[in-house]
Amino acid sequence: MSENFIEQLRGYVANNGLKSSRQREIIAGVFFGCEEHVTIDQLLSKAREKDSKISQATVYRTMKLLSECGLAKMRHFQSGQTLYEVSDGEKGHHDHLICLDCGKIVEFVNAKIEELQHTIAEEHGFELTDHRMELYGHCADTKCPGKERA
Amino acid sequence: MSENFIEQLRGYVANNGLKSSRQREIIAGVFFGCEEHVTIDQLLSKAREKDSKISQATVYRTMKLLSECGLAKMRHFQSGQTLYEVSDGEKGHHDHLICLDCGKIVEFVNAKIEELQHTIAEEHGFELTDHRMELYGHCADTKCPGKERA
DNA sequence: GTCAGTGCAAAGGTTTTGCAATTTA
DNA sequence: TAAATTGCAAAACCTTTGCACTGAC
Repeated sequence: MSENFIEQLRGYVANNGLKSSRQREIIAGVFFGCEEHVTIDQLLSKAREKDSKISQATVYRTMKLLSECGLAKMRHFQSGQTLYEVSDGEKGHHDHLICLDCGKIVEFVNAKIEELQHTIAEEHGFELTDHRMELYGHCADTKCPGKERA
Repeated sequence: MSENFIEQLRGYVANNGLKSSRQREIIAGVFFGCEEHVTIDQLLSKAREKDSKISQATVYRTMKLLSECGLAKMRHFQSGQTLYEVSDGEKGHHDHLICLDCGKIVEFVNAKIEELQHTIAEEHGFELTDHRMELYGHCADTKCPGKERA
């Protein structure tokens, strides 16, 4: 499972003219093993269990990289500290756009909205477990019957 | 409208052994007149139009007070800066937070989400006409039956 | 050999705090 | 007068960056 993420990371690194490093592998390994939101400091101390010389800057740089390649999500809650979360994403976590004319359903995922939903839930003291969001409208498909009206 | 908020603030101040101050009234007045999220710096510069000697520290302290008494909401988005929002929620459109334990429904409004929804619809060539969003989770109410499980 | 990655320390940006002076009740 | 509030500057945070060095390709 964590293996899979590491492979994705390696692929990203290889395909983007980057180089691998021992420190990054350690940090990523630690991160992918985390269940919950983690802070930079938490990652740093866990990483230092495996290599005591890893610097905070490297953790920041690694997490930035993981965010860029979609393997980590950054969250800003009220603490002022950034929390990082493994972005498994594939739990059926998509939302829907529905055309009122032809019934076509488009699935989409939007990290920003997911993030905001968490923020909203938190502000109301909720522990979020699920959500549904549906957007209704008229699609742009020329074959859609709705277009005949226009 | 803004008047109402100011009264609430004064009540809170009076009931909590605090004292009033010209600066705080100015900052609160400016804040309650804001439609959108505002930063400390925006509040500061608007407040300084009325009293050029108001300090940033006072703005921070005032906004902290307003948050504590429920008149302002702090938001931490990706910018790293804290945004403050008047917590009225009376703009008509709202979405729902639903407690899976006690069925409690909390209404909320979020301009950013509304905005993102339009952006997403546009990206997919949809003309948005309506939407629904529901967040499901467990509320923080101690009287909520779900808490017995824990 | 070249260029990305690292560690360190310094710099940046935002928010909080200590303190003397001021203002309110 | 006692206590809260203020402005200022310093301190405290979190995060990013410059630089010389190391390590991967």
